[in-house]
Amino acid sequence: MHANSLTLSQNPMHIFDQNYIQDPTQDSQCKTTPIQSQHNRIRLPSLFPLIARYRTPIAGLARRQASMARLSPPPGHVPISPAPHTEDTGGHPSAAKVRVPPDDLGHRSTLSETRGPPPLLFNAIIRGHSRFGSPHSVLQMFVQMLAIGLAPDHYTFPFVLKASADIPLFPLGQSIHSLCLILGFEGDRYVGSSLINMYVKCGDVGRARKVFDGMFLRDASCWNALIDGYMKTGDVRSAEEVFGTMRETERNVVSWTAMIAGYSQNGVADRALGLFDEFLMTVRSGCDGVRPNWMTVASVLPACAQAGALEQGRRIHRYATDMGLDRHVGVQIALVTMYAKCGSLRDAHSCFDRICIDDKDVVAWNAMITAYTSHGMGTEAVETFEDMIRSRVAPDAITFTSLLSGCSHGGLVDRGMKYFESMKANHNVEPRSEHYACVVDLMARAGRLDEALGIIERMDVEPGASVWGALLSACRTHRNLDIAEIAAKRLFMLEPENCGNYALLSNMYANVGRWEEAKRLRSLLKERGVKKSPGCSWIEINGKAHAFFCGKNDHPEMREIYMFLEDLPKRIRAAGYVPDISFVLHDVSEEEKECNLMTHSEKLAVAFGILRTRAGAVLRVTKNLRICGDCHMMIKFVSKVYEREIIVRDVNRFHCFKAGVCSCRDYW
DNA sequence: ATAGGGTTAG
Repeated sequence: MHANSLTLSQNPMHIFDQNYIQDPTQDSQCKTTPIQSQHNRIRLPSLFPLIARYRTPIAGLARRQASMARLSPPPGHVPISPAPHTEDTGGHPSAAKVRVPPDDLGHRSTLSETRGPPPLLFNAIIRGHSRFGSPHSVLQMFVQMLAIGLAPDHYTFPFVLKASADIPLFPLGQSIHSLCLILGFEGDRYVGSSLINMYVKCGDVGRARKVFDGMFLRDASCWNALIDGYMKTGDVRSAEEVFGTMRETERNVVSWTAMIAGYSQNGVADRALGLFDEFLMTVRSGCDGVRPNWMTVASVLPACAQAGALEQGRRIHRYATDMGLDRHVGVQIALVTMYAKCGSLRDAHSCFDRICIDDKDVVAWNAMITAYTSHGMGTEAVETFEDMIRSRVAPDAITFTSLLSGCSHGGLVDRGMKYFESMKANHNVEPRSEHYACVVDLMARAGRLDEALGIIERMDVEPGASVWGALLSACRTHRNLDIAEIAAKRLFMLEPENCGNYALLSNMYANVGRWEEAKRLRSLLKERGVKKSPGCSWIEINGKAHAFFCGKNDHPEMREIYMFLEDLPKRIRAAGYVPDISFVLHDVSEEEKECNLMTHSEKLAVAFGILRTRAGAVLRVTKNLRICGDCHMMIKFVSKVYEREIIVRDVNRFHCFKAGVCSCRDYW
């Protein structure tokens, strides 16, 4: 072991925690150190002792020289490296000049003395692994490169950083960063944006920002990587700030797309759509060739899907067709999902059919299976799955969550159980907590609560909140308070902030007249400061969305709506409607309770739709939460009495009300 | 050769 191989504290550039350099007493030979990654255990030869070898006065000198050269190449400076310094790369030190200290066997290796592949060849191999292999294989090659004493250059780092961003393990990325600093590549724009991206993927935007702030030459990639970083952490405002700081000429397609995608993913659908339009405006006014590409379209479509904005979605579909962007499978898949989530299964299916057979990958099939599942069409979901298997596309974990949940909603209990068992056995997909949630849901919905509980007890992975949540929700339907208490107890620990669980159990107590316990839960809810997220529903009429909030009456036509709703119970009671007051949380008198129910946002939206559209028109309502049981019942009667088809999309699925029945067969 | 997209769960 070299005494000088860990001069960390003397290195003015270090921003690293010493702990990340592993056991300095270990020899610097390639040792295998297990690294815990999120899903599987991987074994990588430890990078740390290897990197430590570069941490020497010689290497440090090379770094400083490199830094100087990059900042101000001396007049008449003739680079020794084979590749002349160019403007574009900023003049990097040649790998050949970085001398690496001898390893334990006394081999002193520099490029000139090392026989074997030159770094150029290593870079090519690493690029190949980056493209076609796994992040692990990239790192393996990188380790080999270091092990024979070759110094990576500014071409090597972007791939290696991308690989460590994909893993993503903070200490791994950080130690590679440290090597970047030692070798003097921190100023490179490619390396810089890769570093930003790596820290973002490791979940540390703060460090990403630090790298960004420390760069003197920033190109669009650095800005874009930072925008993406803020969006991924849900910090929409900071992302907006960064985007706003960029000059208009600096923004490229990626900047716009990162913003639009970020809005979509953070549930700000209206801003995603707004920015997309703004983008189109700049295209029309400017002539700099920055225009939406297929990724931009694929990023804005989820916003339409989320908002249930069918008309907007159609408009963007037309735009994509006009621009020739609809031939890309990414756009086609996004279209399937958009149409499905906007309630038009027919359009979803025709988009799916138009995907050419070679392009139908697992994601495409998943989109179609999910489309059927969300519409409660279990049989069709199963058929689509079988088609998928026949066309030899291997299903993944997502395929099975969709398929199983489709079976569950479609009441296909035995079929679902069979698929669950075949997951591991025939398709080599390991069941995870969410798959257990689906089969627990499957059993529990069918009223087989004890069996469902048995499944949970025999699980070989830790049951997550969704597993217990499925059980609790079914307990309500089947009025089993004993098992509900077991499930709720777990849920209160697993997700104390979720108000739905408290509400559900409280209502169940109230239903059987155990008021004290119901009250206790409600005060617990208050005590923990759990906020009920406000119910909101919206309906698109003539391409314009009208939003309604539970209990709020700021809509200009609220008077009319309330008059309609006041009259409604009388009309539909004749058809057999009895309000179910157990869906009200508050402690109020019976009459008041009924009144509270009447302010539910989905009722307001449906009423507005009936009032504002011609007789017989289909109503499409979207709700941010799960539909309330009383509303569900009431809308069934409305569909019968007013002879309307009413499609309500709640947070889980679609409910198509027609002639007094719902497509979910009351499995909601 | 860097950055961006599409599928999921009561």
